[in-house]
Formats: sequence, structure tokens, C-alpha cells
Amino acid sequence: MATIKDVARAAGVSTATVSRVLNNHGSVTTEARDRVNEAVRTLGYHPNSAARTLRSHEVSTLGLVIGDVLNPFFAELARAVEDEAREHGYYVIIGNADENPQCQDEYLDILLDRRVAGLLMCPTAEVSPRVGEAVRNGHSLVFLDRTIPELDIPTVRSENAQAVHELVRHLCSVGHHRIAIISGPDSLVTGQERLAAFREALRDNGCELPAEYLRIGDFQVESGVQAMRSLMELPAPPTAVFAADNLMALGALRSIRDQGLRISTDVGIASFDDLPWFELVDPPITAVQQRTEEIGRVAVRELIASLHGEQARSWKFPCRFVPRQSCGERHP
Amino acid sequence: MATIKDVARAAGVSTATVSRVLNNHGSVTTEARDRVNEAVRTLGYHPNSAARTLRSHEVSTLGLVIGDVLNPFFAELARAVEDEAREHGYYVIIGNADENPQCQDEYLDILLDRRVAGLLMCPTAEVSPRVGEAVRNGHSLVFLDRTIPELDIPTVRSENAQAVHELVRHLCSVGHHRIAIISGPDSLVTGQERLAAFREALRDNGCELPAEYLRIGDFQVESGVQAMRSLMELPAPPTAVFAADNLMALGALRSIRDQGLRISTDVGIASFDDLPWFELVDPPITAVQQRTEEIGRVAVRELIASLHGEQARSWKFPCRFVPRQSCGERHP
DNA sequence: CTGAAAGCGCTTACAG
DNA sequence: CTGAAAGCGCTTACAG
Repeated sequence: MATIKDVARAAGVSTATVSRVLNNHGSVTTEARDRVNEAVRTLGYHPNSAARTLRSHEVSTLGLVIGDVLNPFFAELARAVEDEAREHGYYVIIGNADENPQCQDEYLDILLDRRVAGLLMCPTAEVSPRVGEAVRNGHSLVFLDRTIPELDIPTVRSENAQAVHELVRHLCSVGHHRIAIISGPDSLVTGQERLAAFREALRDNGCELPAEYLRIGDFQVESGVQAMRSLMELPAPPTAVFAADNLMALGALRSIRDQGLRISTDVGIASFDDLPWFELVDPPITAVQQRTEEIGRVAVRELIASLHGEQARSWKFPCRFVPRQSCGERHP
Repeated sequence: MATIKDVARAAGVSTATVSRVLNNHGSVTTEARDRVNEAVRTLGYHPNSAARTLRSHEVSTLGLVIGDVLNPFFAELARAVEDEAREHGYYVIIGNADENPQCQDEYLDILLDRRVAGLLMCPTAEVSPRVGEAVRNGHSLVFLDRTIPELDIPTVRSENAQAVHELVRHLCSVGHHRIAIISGPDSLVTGQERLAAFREALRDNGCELPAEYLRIGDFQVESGVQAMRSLMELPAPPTAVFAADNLMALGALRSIRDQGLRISTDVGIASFDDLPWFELVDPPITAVQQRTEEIGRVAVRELIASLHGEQARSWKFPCRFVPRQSCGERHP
């Protein structure tokens, strides 16, 4: 590949001049500028950004580490992050941690080593020393969707409790008293908060959460399938089930169908996360909607603020409860 | 941040020795090695990979440029690429081109500048000079899902025609004669091929494709909504509609529901791409399944082969036609 | 306006 | 086994 030296030679100038026209820095005569541009074109020259970064410390790339691209929630988040970043002149490179702390660390290293300007991440369960270290080393970091309480890092995410309360109130009002939950992992704040809110809301409405109505999943499809099956095999199965994310909801729906049961008639189902196809299922799925796009966009803005030396702030966005017909609601 | 010099000083050795223990290159006494490792730990040292790459030309990262993360097909592809890459010791960083040739070029530059070992991409419509240039400059590149015929670049993708033929035969066999298509863009091979196969299959089965039954979409949801609406407003609307990707199928389904129509009874619908929730819709959606995971994995293997100086090959994977009940099929 | 030169943080022959 | 030194491809004061 052509280097800056080749260009300089071809244009009959020094490498300093080439650098100047490339970066629009300092003044260069029009004539010299033209010769350089010409040389760049004919040589098909592209600056080596490793060298450039090494020297100038300037970068216009943001790193994003997400839990799992296959989860539509994260895909939407990634999209929002990308859109907002681009509007500010940044690109984003994505690493997929696969909900695996070790993998997350590796991406953290890779992205940081590549000298991204700043980092956005959805932290997985365990606290990795690498994360704290990155911050101490002066890297700008903001969490999104999830947080790690011990770490005091600016976080943009959903306020989980209020919509869960609304959901439970709704379920009770349409006549459910035996309500089960397919919860997320204990180790994730999103898992904890949704479960805590669910439990509390149940109590507020004069219900209990018997141990056998609590199933801990891992936010993946298969755990939803398993949980739903075992729930329906109980001597006294629940009349409604709340799945704490869209993937487990998908699993639960699949399990209902496989058991030859009917949604709503045989067992009600509600989901945290709302997906476009929820409206197309018969009956349409009652769900909690997160403001995913806003979470992604605001996180980027906070990160950029922190890049500019301002103090990044944390945000919590309320969710919207969207009752439909999957829980025995009367049809309109 | 600590540099290799700091480590060298702290360990009382030269930077050369530090580099040796870091890369497990050459021999170092156990004692020196221990001192270096100790220094690395206490200083929280992480090598600057820009500098390392600049010097050694070695990289273990693959770049992936996809059309749109929000499209579940691409998300699945990205996941497969990542899994396979990791099994070979590579990481992958993803760029989201948003189906925009200019954006694609920018990611191409960014990823190449960051010195990825090789590049995987789903090329958007227009041929970008940047792509040919990258290849000429000796970069390893493989296309997946789509290709650009003029470019002669190894491509791993689906064989689109055969399953479409099967689909059409199926539709005719269950009594459809007025079949419309919501096609992808003309400029994408996937769009072209699916349409051409559809047209040909119709002819084989003694049907026509009247101009008003051909709607060109852009592989996005909204175009599916529009197309479906206008199709059903025709004086003689089709009895079945084939959507050339999952996003347009989603749009079409939404449009059917919004118009108060019933799937299958009022109009049949089939989709290219099969999604987990297709089984959950009532009635379940008839679809063409791509071997997405295999496409992603094989593309990575070909890229790695080409990195090792072997000639990468092109692959075409057959699709599987999955008849369900959305096209007036008799219920089992 | 422009060039010579130093230096970013590493790796790697080359001596010893 | 180890260090001094060159060099990867850039950018940026410093002179002129």
C-alpha cells in the first residue's frame, strides 16, 4: 500500500505538506494542494489510521459492547446508538459479548486498544476488574440498559418498576390471582428490578408469589420454553404468566402452542419488551414497551458530553404499559 | 496510560525484554519474566494496539459490514459470523451500512484503516470503487448474502431460485392463480433473483404476472405496508402475495390486519426468510428458510482460507421451503 | 507557505 | 538471555 512518503515523492513535496492538505491543517498553496490531491488519487492512497492515531490521539469512533445481537432489543439499541453517533460525526464499532463476562472483557480490550474515543456498554452480570480499570485510566464510559451498582458509572436505562406495577394491577383487574413470573437472572439489575417490582405489586394487590410460580430464566428463548412447560405441569398452574423479556416470552408462547393450549383462554401471557410482531399474534400480546431508541440516543449524547470534559449524567426512562388481548382482556 | 517504557523501567529491563515476555517471543529468564509480569499488573499496563499493528502488521480482527442490524436476517448472520470467527481465534467488529452505499464505503474505510485482517460484507446496491480498490490493494474480502456480479469476489449466499419455484408451485396447487409479489430493489441481486424466479415459476405453472401485481419494495417494513395496501385496493386483488423478505412480510401482515382482512381466508401470504414468530401467527406463515447460520460460518472459513493464501471459493446454499397455513392450505 | 526532524508506542533483527 | 537501535506511517512544533 502507498504511504505518505510515496505521495510526497509523487507530488514533489515533503510529507509534512501532504499531511497538511490531508488534514486541512495549516496553509498550503493551491498548486501544491492540487498536486498532492492528484498524487493521492493516482496512488489510491489511504492514510494508515493506526499511525495517525498513534501520533495524534484523535479518534472519531465509538465502541459499543452489547449483550446479544440476536436479541431484537439490543439490535434496536445498537441501531439507535449508531444513528445518533453518526449525527455527531462518530462511527461506532460493535462487539457482541454474548452475555458472557469474559467475552465482554475481551471486547473491552479490543475496542479500547483500538483507541475508540469512548465506550458504551450493556454490562453483563459480573463486575469485571477491566471495567473499573478502563475508567480509572481515563476512558469515557457509559452504561446502557443495565448497570453495575458498585461502579458509579453514568447509566442510561429504563425505569423498570412502575410499568410492572401497572401490569400486575391490570392482570388482577381482569381477574387473575394466580400469576407466575419467568424472571431474568438474579445477577442482572434488570432481572432483579423486574422481579422485585413484580413481587411488590402482587402484594399491593393482595396476591402472593408462591415459590413454584417463580422461575428464573436467562433472558434467552429456551429458558422461556422450559419455564412455561413446568409451570403448566403444576397441580395448580397459574392463570397468567409474565415473561421478563421478549426472548423468554417467545419461548413461553412456543411452549403454549406446543402443549396445545390457547393463549388467553388457557393461560394469559404478558411480556417485558414490546416487539412489532406482538400485534400479529392471535390474540395480540400485552406488553411493556421500553423507550429503546431514546435510551440509545441519550447514552450517546452523554458519552459525547463526557468526551468534551463535561460530567455525564444518568437517566431513567419510564416504560409504557400496552394492554392488548393476551391476558383475558375483554375484546373491544 | 502506562507505556512499555514505564513497564521496562519498573521491571528494571529493556523495552525489548518486555515485548518479548508480552508476546512470548524469544527467550527470557524466569526471573525477568516474573518481574515484567509483576510490573504489568501493578501499572495496569495494556499494549497500545495501534503501535503494535503499525509495527508488526499482525491483526486478529475481522471486519463485518452488514446491511441493517434491525433486520433479523442480518442479526442472525452477524451472530453466526461472530461465533465461527471466535472459534478460529478472531474477533469481529461490525459496521452497519444502513443499506446506504456511501455509508458502506465509510465503514469500509474505517475498518480497513483499523487494519482488520480481512473483511466480510453484504454489499449494497451500487458498486463502489472503494471495494474494487480494497481488493486490488491486497485485502482479503468475501461477500455474503449478496454479490456484485462485475466484481468477481468470493461470495457465500443462498440459491434463491429453487425455493421460489417450489413456493409458486405450492401456491398454484392450493388453488391460487392471481399471485402478486412484493419484490426487493432491482439493484440487489437478491431482489433480482427472487423476482426473476417468481416470474419464471408463474409461467411454468401457466400463470401471468400482470404489471399491477408487481410492487417494488426496499426490503424494509414500511414498503411492505404500502405495497400490500395498494395491492388490496386493486379492482381484482391478488388471492396470494409473496413478500421477498421478512421485513416486507411483517409490513404486509400489518397492513392486512389494519385493513380488517384475515390472513389466508381473505388473502394468502408467504415470505422469503423464516422467523421464529412466524409459527405463532394465526394461521402460521408459509415461508422460505435460508441457511443463515451456515452462510455466516462458511463465509468466515473462506475468508480465513484466503488469509492463509488459499483461494477462497464461492458457495450457494439451497433454501428450504416451509409450507404452513397462511396460503389457504388445508389444515392438518 | 514549507521542510527537516522529533516522536507517538511498539517489535525485531543485530550484536554481544 | 538481553539491550541499543532502527523503523512502522503518520503529525506537529520549530525554523526559515
